[in-house]
Amino acid sequence: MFEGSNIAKKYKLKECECPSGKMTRFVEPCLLFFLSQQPSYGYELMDKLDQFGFQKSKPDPAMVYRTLRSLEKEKCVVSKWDTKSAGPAKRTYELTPKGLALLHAWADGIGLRKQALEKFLKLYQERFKGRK
Amino acid sequence: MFEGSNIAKKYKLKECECPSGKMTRFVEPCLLFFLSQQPSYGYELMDKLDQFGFQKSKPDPAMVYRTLRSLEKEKCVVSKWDTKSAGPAKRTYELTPKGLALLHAWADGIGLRKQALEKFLKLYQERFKGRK
DNA sequence: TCATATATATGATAAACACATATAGAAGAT
DNA sequence: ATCTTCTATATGTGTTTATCATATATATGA
Repeated sequence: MFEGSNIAKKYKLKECECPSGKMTRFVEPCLLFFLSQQPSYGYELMDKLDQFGFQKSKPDPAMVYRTLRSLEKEKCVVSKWDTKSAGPAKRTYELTPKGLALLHAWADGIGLRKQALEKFLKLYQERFKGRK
Repeated sequence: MFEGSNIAKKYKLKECECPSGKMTRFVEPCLLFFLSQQPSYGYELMDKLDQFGFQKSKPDPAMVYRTLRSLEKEKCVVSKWDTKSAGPAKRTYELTPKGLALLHAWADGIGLRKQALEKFLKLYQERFKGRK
């Protein structure tokens, strides 16, 4: 668990900096995860976010770009311009160790949140089995 | 599913009025569910919310009271004062048919959300199994 | 060269949430 | 009696998040 873990202390994450009690800012852990796989840039990350079933097929660019910048401000990612590859210049992001720690924190929180949703659904289904 | 269901049309719920793409407003479906079990009032409902693992043991009273009033404005619940039972007067709420429809809508949405969280966790665990 | 796709960014507004505080009746303690 | 605590509802304010609109600029294909 995240609680009391030393990874949190090492990177000075408050317990818990991921507000997974709510589901808000779910784009943040998704971005962190994608960046844990490989460096990428905003426009590409936006596409990848689709697979997590956000209500709109494309999540708002504003969300993505601002989240990335905010993560950089917190030193969870670092960026540099890529002017070499095709198309307009891309700002490519890489995950930092602190960013990885934050991802782990998110994963813990999301696990808890999943349990809460499951509990809700269990009670709901018990109450309404069959007869909606 | 909620999409295109006639229950949604009957009660003029937009598809989908429950913003379950995000986890925001999770108190709302919880309140609707508790009221589907039996009429209740704010202070009591606040206690029951504990069991869904909100980060704080007691969810903010402001949230609960304002959510209940907003649900009443939308005709999803109706309230009346209970001055008879012990203690200060309670505003007791009852679920309406529209409120029940909204609860069903939420349940659908929360199911989808659970899937998204599961997908995240699955990918996360594949990526980091064992070696955090 | 004109439209479209790629790519990043920000201003303005709206929604959601958190924190503080106010009010007041009931119940129990001293 | 009155003082404190518990129950109960309510709102004002500020902050954080999210949405909507729009701006800019390069590259690509028709």
